[in-house]
Amino acid sequence: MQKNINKNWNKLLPQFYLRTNVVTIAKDLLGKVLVTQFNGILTAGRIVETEAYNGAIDKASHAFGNRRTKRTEIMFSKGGCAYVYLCYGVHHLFNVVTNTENIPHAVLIRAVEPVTGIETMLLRTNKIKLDHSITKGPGNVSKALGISTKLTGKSLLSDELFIADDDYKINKSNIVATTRIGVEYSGEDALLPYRFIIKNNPFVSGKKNY
DNA sequence: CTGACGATTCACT
DNA sequence: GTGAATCGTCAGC
Repeated sequence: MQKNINKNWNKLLPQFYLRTNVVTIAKDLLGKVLVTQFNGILTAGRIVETEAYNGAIDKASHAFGNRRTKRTEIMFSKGGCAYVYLCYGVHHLFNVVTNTENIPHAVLIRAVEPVTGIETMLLRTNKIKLDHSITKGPGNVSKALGISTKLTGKSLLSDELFIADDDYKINKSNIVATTRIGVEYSGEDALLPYRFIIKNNPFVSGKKNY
């Protein structure tokens, strides 16, 4: 029936991404829907786990100290595009670039809950049946939604890749802030409460689910 | 040009 | 709990 293909998505607009507080944006992204549509094949998941990377002053960020390289260059562009990079030679990690030009803020999407296109997600992840692991963890999110490093720099206002608000409301008491995962190398910045999760959601990665 | 390594995941002990 | 997979990126020579 493909009833969702032509759905009128309410895409998040530039003013959402251009805001200056990346931590607030990371929190606001919880409950929004990450959508990909390639060759008419649509998949979407509700964001349930994010991490903020606070640019130049955040030791955990690739752009710490305003480090500009070919890879990080995209983080210095205007908010509202994708930063996708390859981790461990295996996993494509999807980030949302925020803030204005020359300020390299980004939000890592660590987990979503499948909304649309579950059959496609199963095919992409070589799974037989649906379970919580399909979109748990940043590498799995990209795999299920078909996101790869080819999409780095892509506008989130495009029709192939975007984030939408479908009026789903989250009770603030169900949002929990924790420390980020896998950034132990960043000293005291590893202790910052820059990871946001939806309490008790089974798709959230890591052991602690609160 | 070379070598070390990572915002991870999964199979296996 | 431990270790392998696997390759683009980046610093250093």
